[in-house]
Order: sequence, then C-alpha cells, then structure tokens
Amino acid sequence: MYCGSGGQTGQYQFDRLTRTGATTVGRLDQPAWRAAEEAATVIDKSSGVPAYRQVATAIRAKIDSGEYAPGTPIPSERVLVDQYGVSRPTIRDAIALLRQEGALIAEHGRGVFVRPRTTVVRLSRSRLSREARSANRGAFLGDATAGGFTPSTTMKVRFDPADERTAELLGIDAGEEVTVRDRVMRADGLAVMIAVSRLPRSVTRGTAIEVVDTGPGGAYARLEESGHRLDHFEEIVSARMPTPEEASILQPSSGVPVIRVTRVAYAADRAVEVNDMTMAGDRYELIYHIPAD
Amino acid sequence: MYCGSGGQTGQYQFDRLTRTGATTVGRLDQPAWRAAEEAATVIDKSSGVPAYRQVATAIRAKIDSGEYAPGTPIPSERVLVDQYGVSRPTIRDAIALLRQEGALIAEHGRGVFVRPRTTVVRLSRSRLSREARSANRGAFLGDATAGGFTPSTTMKVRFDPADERTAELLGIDAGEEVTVRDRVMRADGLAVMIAVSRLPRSVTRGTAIEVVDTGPGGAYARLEESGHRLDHFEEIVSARMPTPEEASILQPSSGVPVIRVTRVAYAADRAVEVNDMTMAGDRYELIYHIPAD
DNA sequence: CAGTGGTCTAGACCACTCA
DNA sequence: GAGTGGTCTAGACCACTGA
Repeated sequence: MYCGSGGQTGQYQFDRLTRTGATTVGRLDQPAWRAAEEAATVIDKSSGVPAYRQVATAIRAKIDSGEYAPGTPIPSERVLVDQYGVSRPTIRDAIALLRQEGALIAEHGRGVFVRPRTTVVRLSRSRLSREARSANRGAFLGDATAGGFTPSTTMKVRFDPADERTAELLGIDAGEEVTVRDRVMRADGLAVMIAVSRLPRSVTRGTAIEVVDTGPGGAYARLEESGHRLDHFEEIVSARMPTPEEASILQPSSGVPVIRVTRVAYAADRAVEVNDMTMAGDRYELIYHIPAD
Repeated sequence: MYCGSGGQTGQYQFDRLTRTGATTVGRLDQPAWRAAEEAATVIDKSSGVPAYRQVATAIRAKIDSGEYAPGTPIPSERVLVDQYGVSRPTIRDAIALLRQEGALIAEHGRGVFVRPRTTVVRLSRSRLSREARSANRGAFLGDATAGGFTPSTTMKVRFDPADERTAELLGIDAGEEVTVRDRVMRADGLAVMIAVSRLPRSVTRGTAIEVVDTGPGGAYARLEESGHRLDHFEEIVSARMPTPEEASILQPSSGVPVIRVTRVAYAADRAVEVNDMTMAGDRYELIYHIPAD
C-alpha cells in the first residue's frame, strides 16, 4: 500500500545532491581500448603472485589510467583469455575480485562495465530540528522534487512484541507490544532506503502513528502533540555487507556495502522511537554537525 | 616512527567497549556437526536456482540455526562435495558467496570458520567538546587501557601541495602547501584505524602541529593556542569496500567494508583541518548525538 | 543469430597448518 | 605426511542481450 505526501517526516533531508558523474552506460560509448588494440600485459607465472591477481592489477591500472573509462565495457572474458594467456576461470576470478571492490559491474549478456560514478545523496542531520521538522512536509518526499527524482514510498504498519534489542533501546520489557512502521523509499522506482520504525504501543495508542498516514508533520509531530516533547536523537552508524533480503530490496551493485543507521528518539525522560534505516552505501553520505563546545 | 601518548587528541573516544562474543577460533571447539554426521541437504538441479546458491543457503541456514557455531570450522570443501553431490568449484562458489557476506572466514591450511562475533567499539562524538578535549590525554591512547587492549600508534608528518578535494574542503587554493599528519592506530598490534589529517601550512607554521609529538591536548589544543578557536566540526560518513592498500593495512576479513569518516574542523571563519579516517566496518560503530532543537 | 556473462565439471598441483 | 584451502586448466552447456 502506498501513502501520500503527508506521511513522511523526521527523515533524512536531501541537503545537497551531487552528481559526480553522468556517463551513460555502454551502448553509446566507444571503449577506448577498441581503437588501440593494445598489447597484452604479460603475466609472470613464476613471480609467486597468483595469475588472477596480476590480471586484476592490470585491469585496475587501466581503469585508473582512464583507458577503461567509467560506464564503458571492458573486453569480453574470452578476449581477455587471449590477451593474458590464462584460462577463463582465471579471468573470471580477476573480474570477481574487481567486482567485489566495486570497480566493475557485470551485466548478463551485455558485458562487464567499469562502474559509472554514481549520484551521491548527502543526508544532512541539521534539519532534524523542531523548526525544520514542522516547516517541511516530509523530508524524503519534500526534497525529492528539488533533487530531480520522482519519490514513492511503500508503508506498512503492524504491531509486534518487542524483541530483546528493541526493548533495551526503548527501555521497555521484551515482549511488550510495539507499533512497527515499515517503510521502503524509492527514487524513480528504485529502492534507496529501508526504514523500520518501532515505538512502544503505550506511546502511540490513540494517535495517528498507528495508521499509515500520520498527517502533517508526521509521526514526530503526533508524538509531541500527545505530550512526548522530543529532547534529542542518538544515531548509531555502522556498515556491513547486505543480507540477501536487503540485497533483493535495495539491489545494490555487487560489492557495495549498506550503511546502517539506528536512530533513537528521546523525549525528556524516555526513549520513544527506534528507527532502523538501511541504505545502499554507494548512494549515500551522511553529514553530522558537531559543535565545538 | 612512533610517537608517545601526548600526540593524540580530538580523535574518537572509546565511549564503550562491547564484547559481543568471546569464542576462540577453531582448534579447541568441537564442531557440533561432527557428532551429528548429518544428512546432506538435497540440491534440486531442476529448480532453476543455481546449485552454488542452494548450497550457500543450506550452509547459511545451519549457521543461523546454530548447528555451525561461531568460531568453529564448517566441514572441509571435499566433505561438502560428498555431502551435496556437486563439484569442488561449485562448493567454493558457495563458500565465496558466504565469505563475501561476511558469514565465513577461510584460513589457508586450517579450514573455513563461521565468523566469530567481533568486539565492536562504539565511538561517541559527545566528547569532541572543548572540555573533554582538554580533560583527556588523547582519545585513542587514553581509553585504550579502559578497553583492555594495548594501543600503539604510527605517525608520520609530511608537507604536500593540496589536492583539489582538500583545497575545496579547506577553502584554499589547490597546490597550496598543507601539513599532512598520517597515522595508523593499532589495538594489540592490529591496525584498527587509518587517519590522515591535513591542515593549511599557513595555519600550522611555527606550531608543534608540524612535528610528530604535538604535546598535551594535541593538535586541536595547539590550534586554539595559535588563535584558531574551534567553532564546530562536520563529519561526512560513508562506506565502501576497502582498496587493496587499505586492506593490506587494516587486514579486514574478506567481505567487510570500511567506514570512511571525513571530519572538517572549523574555526570561527574558516576550515582549519580535514581529517580522513578509515576503519574496519566490523569493528566500529559511530554514535552521534543530535539535539531536538 | 552471434556474442555475452553465468554455471558447472573433473580433474591437477601448490602452499599452508598441524600433529 | 595427511588434510586443508588456493590456484588453475580445458572444456561444456545455459540464459540473456541486442542487432
């Protein structure tokens, strides 16, 4: 089910959108190496360095030098077999290594491409302030038009017993009922963020937080209306490789980690929300502002 | 060259050290599967799901269920070949997938182990404040003893022309000379963080910032003494897979991303330092405190 | 349709670990 | 020296893309 523009708030702000590269992938670009018909880099089998690593190093050098340009295909595996004089599995090992590093992207039936520089979205935390929260109509949907992409959001609400971690973060007993707001944010149809928000049911009962559309100002506004004036937020940031489930939703290029942010919102005397956000690591940067005193 | 305890400050604080697991690897533990001599999970070759993925799913399930416990070895590749009735390369593909997810760790000549739960260090930003900076003797070395590990630091100082990115962040011209403080922090001999700090030479000239040992309170104290009172910091957080160079220093387990933090320190009217920090993603969590208004 | 990457086999030999 | 993972070969067939 989809929710309208009123349902979002207190999310990250699209503070600035940086397009660090705008290369179209493949089909139109002429790879530079096709003109050059270059000599193969020689693989030294007695050097002790595995052949597939030597091949990877050679390809990496050509990417760095610009001979293989972002967005263009590298020679096919069978061509590389001839160029380097090793078997196809060895070539594939080299490519696998570079894919793991995030330098190459394989597309079945099309070719292997130098990863195009991606559009990086910078999320600033400065606008989590009360004024900013009330002023804008919801971070994700609000700034989307400015960023030039079409936003959409899938939202589900359910009620679950709190697991151990949630209970600890919220300062409640495990098993106590929590309201779970499960969200997938998309830009131009592509999932860019998963956000799972959990609040004690004792806090949300009788408020619009228990339905999909929380109304203007979003969940945080409803919290403050119902007597839970927000005092501060805490964010825990970590990074890891995506689980298969996350990978199926976010579809990150292979070799790209996810950034995990757990935000805990505190009212004066208690934690009122824990929000677990997962985003593709190559599409986001988080910006934090820290006063010197 | 090594520097003493006086040279560190303004770095992350070891706010809390969480040992989430203390399993010894391998040799002493009896893997549970050895007792059970389990029946092989059947691979359905007509399902359309690649065999190596089916094997990976089966192994992942055994890890999740606890049948393969953290720190213990899984059956050898040749044994798995028999169990699942596929070739060794196929088994290796399955293991490669799980290594990429960070679930397994291979050790040459010893076996493949379920990744032990690692010690996570939580870095809180709350103590970047002026009082905290002057109160403690340097974050990394100071809190190390509390965390129960032996810290060491390698530090080099050099002077370079500013590259384009540094120049933009510092608000100077590209090519202008900057003081580069290059640091590797180790816990019990293991590198856990790389930090490269760059300051305009015009700011550091004549101060202890240009030598390895900056003295009590560290570089930030010297900055404030020389008239650059710090106003605020900005941190940009991102995640990606390590470059080969980073991997050789940090030696993260395969399949573990690095967390990248770029901190810019601002005096009243100008940026005075940009500090690029790189840490192994499985060993760190960053904590940020954000006021509600 | 030809060309691409994806999957898989049945071997081989090497480097490393540990009893 | 036995067992482990690491590397490598020379094939095979499949699924997908695009002219």
